Formats: sequence, structure tokens, C-alpha cells
Amino acid sequence: MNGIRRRADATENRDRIIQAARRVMATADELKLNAVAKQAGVGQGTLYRHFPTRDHLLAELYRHDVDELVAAAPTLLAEHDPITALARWFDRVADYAQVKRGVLAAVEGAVWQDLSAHSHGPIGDALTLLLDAGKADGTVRTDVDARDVILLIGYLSRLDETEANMRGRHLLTIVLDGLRPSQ
Amino acid sequence: MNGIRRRADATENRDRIIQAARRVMATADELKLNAVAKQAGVGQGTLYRHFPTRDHLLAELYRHDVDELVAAAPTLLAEHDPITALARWFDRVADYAQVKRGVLAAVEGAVWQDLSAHSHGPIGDALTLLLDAGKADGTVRTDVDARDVILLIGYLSRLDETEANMRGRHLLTIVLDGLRPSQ
DNA sequence: ACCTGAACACCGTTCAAGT
DNA sequence: ACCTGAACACCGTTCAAGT
Repeated sequence: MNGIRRRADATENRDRIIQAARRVMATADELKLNAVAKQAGVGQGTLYRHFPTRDHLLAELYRHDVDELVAAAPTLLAEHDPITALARWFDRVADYAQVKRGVLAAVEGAVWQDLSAHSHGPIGDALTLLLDAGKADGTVRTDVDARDVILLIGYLSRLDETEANMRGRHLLTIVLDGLRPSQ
Repeated sequence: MNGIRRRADATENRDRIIQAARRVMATADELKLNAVAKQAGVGQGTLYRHFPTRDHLLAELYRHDVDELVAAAPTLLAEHDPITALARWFDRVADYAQVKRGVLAAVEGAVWQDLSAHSHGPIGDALTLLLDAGKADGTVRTDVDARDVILLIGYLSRLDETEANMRGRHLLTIVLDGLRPSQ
């Protein structure tokens, strides 16, 4: 996937940064870049060379999870009718949001980036797939797009653990109802 | 309303801080506390004496607007059926969000504070009033509360001006539909 | 009782020097 | 070609000294 030629030490440093970042995120709920560099045993400049922005680092950290989320969309569509598939997909997002709060930030960040580049990004594509199926089906209103949904479920990243348990899934139900055609 | 005895210079400084803060917010889209102190011509410590946290300052800055929002709820209810009143109230929130992005931050912040104190805060009370009327009426689902709605409309604070114009009100419609009883 | 502003703490970011 | 880490910039926050 990543055919970039790199010096061996560069590749190793990159890996060490990623692992250090995971360690930092696991303990605290924040990601101080200098702390990551220190943990990784590299200079701060090296971190910036590999990940020019915090979002780049987050995106890499959660690429695996984001990939799973993306891959789930067509699978769910094959197994359920569109609106159910969408509901199930929301469930997965809620799962990630609960266990790894950072996924949401990465999702939002990634979508932002790609929207400005006039593409939709992987998460956006997955959502578009689900929404389009629902629109064709008549179970999803036709005047919504992926970005709308990303915005609506963005509250997930602002809930603490207790509140996520109390309200997270319930609110997704409300959003889902809002996405149905009026009347 | 504020019966606290203060020295004359203290009162004056407080006012100067508030006005300086408004000026700063008007020009930039951010609120650097040291910049406010400088603009106001007071020491940083003075700012902290009057407003221990950034939220305290924001709350004061937008108290007038928040009061208007709160006062609008019963008025709207007297003039319209509950679900329409709620829709109109949303419109007002959207107005504020568009013109003064800070109102939303203040609203969210204020609600947070007061929730933890087991009261609901003025905005929460206004929303509860609207929701209760709708529930009694059968036009609002019974399993939602003010905090749910605050979370759902929180995206408003994350839109830039262009996107606010494109999606702000539209998304409120979707939220409103989600708040209706299912089926 | 209140104010001032130097000083500290903290973090992100850059860049000259080194390998 | 890549790395290091001192250094800078920036902001929030505190507190000793002053009125």
C-alpha cells in the first residue's frame, strides 16, 4: 500500500512513533506530541517529518479501525435492508467511540481534509454507500449526504464514558429517525 | 440581579474587561485571555479575579443573548403549537450560532456546569419547557430530554460560516424529525 | 480589598548542526 | 536523506509586591 522508499532507520522511527503514540493514548486521554517523541526516543523534528500535523498521526493511529468501519458498510448492506444496515453501522461507530475515543476525532479530521479536496474520503464513501441504498429504497430521505451524518453523530466525541453509556446509542436512534423520509 | 458589593474600581474593571472581550471577539474568532486583559488595560490577575475560568467570561459575554433565548421559549409556546414552537426556537439558536459563534459555546458550557449541580440551567429549563409541551401534545417522543437536544444541535458550533449557511438549518430539520414520535 | 505585571509552566513548531 | 534537540513562540495561570 505504501510504496515509498525510505531509509531503514526512517521506517523504524516511524514505527516507534506510532507505537509510542498508542502507549501515550492508552494511559492518558490526550496526545502531547513532545511526549510522543520522547517516549519514542526520537527528536521532535523527526515526529514532524513523519507526521506534519496531529491529524496525520491520528489518522495513522486509527487507520486500521477506520478501514474496518469502511469495510463493514458493503458487508452490512449485503446482509440487511438499507435502513437496518445503517443502524448497524451506527452501532459500530458507537462501539469505537466508546472504546477508543480517538477514532471519532480521526474520522472527523479525515473527512474534513478530503472534503476540501472535493473527494469524500473513505468514511464518507462508506456512508454515501449506505445512504444511497436507503434513498433508492425509500427508507432514507433524499436530502441528506454523508457530511450531514458525520456532523449529526459528532456529539459522540464529546461524551465522557458515563454519558456515552447513558445516551450514546439512544441518540443514534434519534438521528436515524431523523434520516427517515418525513411523514 | 448582582447584589455583590464591590469597590468602584473593581466594578469599572469588570466592565472594561467585558467590553474588551467583545471587541476581541468581534475582530478575531478566538478569545485570548491575555489579549483581553491588555485591551482592557488591566493586569492578567485582575481578569482572573473577576472571571476564574474562560467559561465564566463567555457566560457573561452572552448572558444577554442567552436570556433572550430563554425568554423566547414561553412566548413561542403561547403563540404556536409545541412542535412549531420548538422549530422556531431552533431557528433562533441557528441565528445566534451564525452571528455569534460564541453563544453556542456559552450555552454548552453553562448547561454542563449546571447539569453537574443537578439543576438544568436556564437553557436546559427553556428546552425542557418546550419538550414537555410537545410530549403532552404527542408531537415529541417521550424518551428525550434537554441534554439530548443540546448534544444533537452541538454541531452548530463546529460549522464555519459557509457551511452554516448551507447545512445549519437543514440539519435542525433533521433533528426535529428525529424528535418526533417514531411512526 | 483590589490591582499590577513579571515570571513560570506548558506545548507546539522550527531549524542549524550533525551523521 | 534523515535525525537531534536546543531554542523560539505562544498562552494560560500564579503570586509577590504595591496601592
